[in-house]
Parts: sequence; C-alpha cells; structure tokens
Amino acid sequence: MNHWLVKSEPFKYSFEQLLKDKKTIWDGVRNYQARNNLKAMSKDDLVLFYHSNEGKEIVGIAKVVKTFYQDPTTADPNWVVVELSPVKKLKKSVTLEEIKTTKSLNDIGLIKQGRLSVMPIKPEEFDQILGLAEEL
DNA sequence: GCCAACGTTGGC
DNA sequence: GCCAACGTTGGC
Repeated sequence: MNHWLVKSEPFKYSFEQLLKDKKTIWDGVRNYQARNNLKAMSKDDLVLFYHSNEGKEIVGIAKVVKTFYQDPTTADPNWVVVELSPVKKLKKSVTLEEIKTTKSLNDIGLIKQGRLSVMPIKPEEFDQILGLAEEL
C-alpha cells in the first residue's frame, strides 16, 4: 500500500466537506507530476488531506476508493481524476510549522516541492505525521 | 498583497 | 533543444 498527500484550499474543498459528502471526485489537477501521482494510486491507499493557504495543516486521512479515469470536467485526455472517501479527521491537526521543526520530516515533498498538489509520502513519514497527530 | 519557486510556452 | 518570458501556487 502507498501513502499520499493531497492539498486543497479549504474554501474550495475542505476536509469537513468531504466528511459530509462521504466521497468526492478529485478533479482539477492540471500538473503532469501531480497527474502521474494520481495514476500511481491504488484502491485503499491512504491519503493525507492538507489545507493550503488557510490553516496550512494536515487535517485528516482519506483513502482511494476508485483509481484514475479520464477527468469528466475536460475533454483533454491528459487529465485524470480519482475518487476519495474520508477515513477520519485527525485528533490533532499537524501544522506545516510542526512538520518543518520535525527533523525526520525535513525531506517530505510538502516542504521540498511546495507547489506540488499531489505527492507520495514515505511510510515512515506517514507514521511520523500520525504520531504528531496523536493517532498512534 | 508580495514574492520566490517552479512549471509551461513559444521564439529562435 | 535551449532559454527567456510568463503564469500559477502557496507561504509569509
């Protein structure tokens, strides 16, 4: 199983909204690297949900319920979507600040490639983050 | 609201 | 195929 992190601006689509919706189509990705990551997702992979701009923190865990297919919002065959469902809201959100001050997380894509909106997370990084969220 | 980082586009 | 110009993202 692989682990991922996706970013969303809360005013566009928040984790609370996902909890309400139970399931969402992760559309609008228009970056090749992020697209490749979407394509690499398998069913039941766990996805950290990060709020950018507002909050700047990881707020919850989601999982992949449907692997990639053509983005229905565009006719351009370059772009794909996946479907995500919420797993749980974190007991304690993990802020960018905390991630930055945690030595073992200094290599995480979130810091190294700030602009990427879908990125892989190493298993040990995933565990570290759950630790910070008091979920372990 | 500014600006740094970085991806994309287009001229040569 | 290089690189300058431009656009977008996201932290501050």
